[in-house]
Amino acid sequence: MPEALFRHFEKYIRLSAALRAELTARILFRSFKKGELIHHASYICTHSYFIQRGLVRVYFLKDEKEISEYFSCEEEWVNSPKSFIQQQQDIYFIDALEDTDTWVLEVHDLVYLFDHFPEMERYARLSMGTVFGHYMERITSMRFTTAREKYVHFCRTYEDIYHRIPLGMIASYLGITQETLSRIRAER
Amino acid sequence: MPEALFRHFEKYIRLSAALRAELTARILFRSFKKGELIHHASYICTHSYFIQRGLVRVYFLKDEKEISEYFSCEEEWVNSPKSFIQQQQDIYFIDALEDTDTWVLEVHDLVYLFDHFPEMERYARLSMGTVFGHYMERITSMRFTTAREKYVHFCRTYEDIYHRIPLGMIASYLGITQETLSRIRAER
DNA sequence: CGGAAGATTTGATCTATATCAAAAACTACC
DNA sequence: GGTAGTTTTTGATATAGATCAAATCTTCCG
Repeated sequence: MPEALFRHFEKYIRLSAALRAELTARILFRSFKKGELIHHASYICTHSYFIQRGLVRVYFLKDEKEISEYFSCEEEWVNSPKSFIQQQQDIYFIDALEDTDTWVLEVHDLVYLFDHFPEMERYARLSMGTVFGHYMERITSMRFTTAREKYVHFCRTYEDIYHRIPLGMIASYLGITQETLSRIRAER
Repeated sequence: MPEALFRHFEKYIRLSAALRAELTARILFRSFKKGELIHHASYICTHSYFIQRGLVRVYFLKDEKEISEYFSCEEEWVNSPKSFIQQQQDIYFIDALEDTDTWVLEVHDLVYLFDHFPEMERYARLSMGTVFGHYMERITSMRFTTAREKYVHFCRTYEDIYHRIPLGMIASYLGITQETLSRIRAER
């Protein structure tokens, strides 16, 4: 039973027994091992993953290199946003940085829930607001001029997970080289 | 009658006569002259503006300077997002870069509409998806390494409005100096 | 229409960070 | 538990773009 997921929903809406039952019927549990690929960019993203335990990375390739787009951890949904919403291909890969347990919902099940439970629409609107906040924060951080400012802001924003992410992935997230980030960390 | 606004809604949902009437009753028309301030950061943002004609800038102050956050034009809603959604202060100012005509909705009227018209929830969810796309695009663009790449991407993304925005404001949007942007423009 | 304020361009340095290269420190798996 | 592979650190240079300064070019209002 996806208790953690129910608790997450109830931050935004009251879950009726009927909705609870439909969710339970349509959601699947799935685990990923550290390093395992969750979504490959050559496919359309048809599943959304609610992370119960673990840490994942959304990234894309530029000049053969993996560039981190963002990181998601416990109590968050992760998918390839544009691909999932518009059901078209996009550039993002998703992999697990730690052993990760998820609850998985297929896009057509989600559509069914939207069509039959108006409160799901409200949930989506409100929780999107939260995600929105993250994006604004991200944009803010990107405009910090110096590499040090960016890194300090990153550590403040991801206080709970920054020490679980390899240095090189943080560097690509911040748009700086790993050498520079290493030097920044060294000085203190 | 806010015909342009109705058309916008109908991209996402069918507007019932009842919802149409409520919208009409609650929305106000307001014009702003070029250079006029639409929202000041010292206030909580209680209104959302649907732009019928014109161009506005959302910006904030850093070290006395105005930094452009983004630009909005025809057929888009503009407000100070976090301030409007969470009804708390935030750093953003909004002003008109051209003479601008808007339809204005107060936050408590919007809440009323959400509470009485479930299709408004759906509208919000779907249209937020669009805005989301813009943000993703924005983040992508910010990670382009060179100033030239950023500018080229900006021109492609804002093809219809980039020539309506002063150079200095574009530079601050891109996080580069106006001297650098001027030099980039010169070479061709 | 003319002049002042603002916006853009041009020029001459300076510096933070990229790049290239190699050593050192981890990690993990057979 | 040792060794191959990965990740991080350290070092030496190169460079894009910042900064400072001043000259033009626009705009707009009295």
